[in-house]
Amino acid sequence: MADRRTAGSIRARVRAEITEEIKAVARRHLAADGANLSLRAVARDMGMVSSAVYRYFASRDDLLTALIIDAYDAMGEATEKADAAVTDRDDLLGRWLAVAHAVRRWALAQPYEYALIYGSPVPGYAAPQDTVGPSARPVLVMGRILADACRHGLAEPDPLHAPPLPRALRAEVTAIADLVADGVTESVMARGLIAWTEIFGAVSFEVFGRLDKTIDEREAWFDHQARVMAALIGLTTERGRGGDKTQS
Amino acid sequence: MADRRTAGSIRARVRAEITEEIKAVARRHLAADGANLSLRAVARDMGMVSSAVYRYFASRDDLLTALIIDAYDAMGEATEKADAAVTDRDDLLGRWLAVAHAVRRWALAQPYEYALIYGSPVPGYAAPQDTVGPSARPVLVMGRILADACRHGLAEPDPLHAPPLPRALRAEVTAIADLVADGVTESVMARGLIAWTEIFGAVSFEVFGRLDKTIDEREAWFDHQARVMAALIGLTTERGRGGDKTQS
DNA sequence: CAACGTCAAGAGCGGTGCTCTCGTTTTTGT
DNA sequence: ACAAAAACGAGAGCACCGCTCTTGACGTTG
Repeated sequence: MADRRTAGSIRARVRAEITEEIKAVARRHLAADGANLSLRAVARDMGMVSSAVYRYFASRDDLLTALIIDAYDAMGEATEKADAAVTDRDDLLGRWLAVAHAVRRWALAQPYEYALIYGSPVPGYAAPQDTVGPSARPVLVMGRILADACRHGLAEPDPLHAPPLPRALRAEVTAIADLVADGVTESVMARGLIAWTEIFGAVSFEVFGRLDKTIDEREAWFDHQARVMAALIGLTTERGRGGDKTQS
Repeated sequence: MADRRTAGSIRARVRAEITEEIKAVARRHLAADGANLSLRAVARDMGMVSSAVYRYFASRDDLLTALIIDAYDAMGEATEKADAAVTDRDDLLGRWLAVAHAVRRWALAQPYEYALIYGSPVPGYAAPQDTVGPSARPVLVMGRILADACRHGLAEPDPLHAPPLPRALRAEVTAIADLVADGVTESVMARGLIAWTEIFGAVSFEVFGRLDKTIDEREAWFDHQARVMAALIGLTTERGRGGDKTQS
């Protein structure tokens, strides 16, 4: 049935365009009024009656899911482009900083879409399987940086001499490494995950207003955090010059 | 007028009781149905009509704010108790781990209240001034640990040799230290804030389901993260034995 | 050309936050 | 002690919400 709809018929084309327009209007509403997206308001904005929207999305949650998938893809693309834009592929610190700043910039540019995918999950909503693919894209970018760092012999040994992981945990971390950063030891993978967690904690703090009367120099503060996390992983330029060619 | 209401009259007493009961019922609804707290449903549960609730809370947002303040206070008390329960006050690693695990435990026990205070802020809601006091309690606990660590000469030098903070940022970080961790250098304060950010990032990841098909050994993983962050700060027992007396 | 599938529209259901009015009860000031 | 004032619960009502169902018009396809 989906095949029929995506066929080349005129009707299918119009349908795809309207579907896309609904999402665009919904995104506008999201950016304006915050969450609590109203399907009726979206329909009104399009000159439609609310029930007509249900021809395109079975429910409000379905529309939300579509927006979530788009948001994941947009952030994934932002991080991938940021990584690809670093010409010196051996400047792993530069790549890490570029990706981290790309995450932050994307989140600040569309805070409500960021909240949709990294904030508190909406009450009854359970992420369907369609979201797992796009949601993995940013972490795959980090995985590639980690793998390249390991290939170049950076990232070892652990600069903080952290205690070894418990047995069961080692297996799980290794499994993650096999998925997103092939050939990376569990020590590096664990530090990468910690750095990843800190980056998203920092972005969430800033986007959700927890820095409000506390830190004004937000970009500098985020840059510092990203650099400390890079040091935790052991990232540096190949020649150890300590890159400062981050775009900001 | 608030003075009148909190006077010893019978009416004031019953008013306080009903106010507290409304909050309790609302908390139950929050735990059951997740967010999207319905004032009408709460009123129904209490055998009241919805308009009667407005005698006690001017709006749904006001009720939310009361719940938020209570949640901040509850988490603050949990962290304070966890810190106080460590008898060896020089076991700074143990105190840090106790506080970190207390944050996580509290968040997992009441995930929707955690989402209320550390998740994406609700759309039109702006945190009133009443929330800043209670919201500072947990970070004050960390501040005391940081200050004690500095007094004992731990926490310096920076084990990762992070680059120095930019001028403007140094002033802001120092200002934070003056508020929550008197006598702490900006290097230590910065590392403390980074550790704090990572801890809350980790808790948010777990509470919001981002570890779902990834990591099952959650307590062990969190403990590892907390220990790595402790190492970043430079925390250890006074005698450098590296405490492993965390409660778990 | 006729049958089918798709579409927008409208009415309607039960739910929501919130306001207003109306008696009743309790507190307060004299 | 008694009247004025304040607080209270109940109910009706407004505008909005997500969602369902039906109806009539339209394009597509056999």
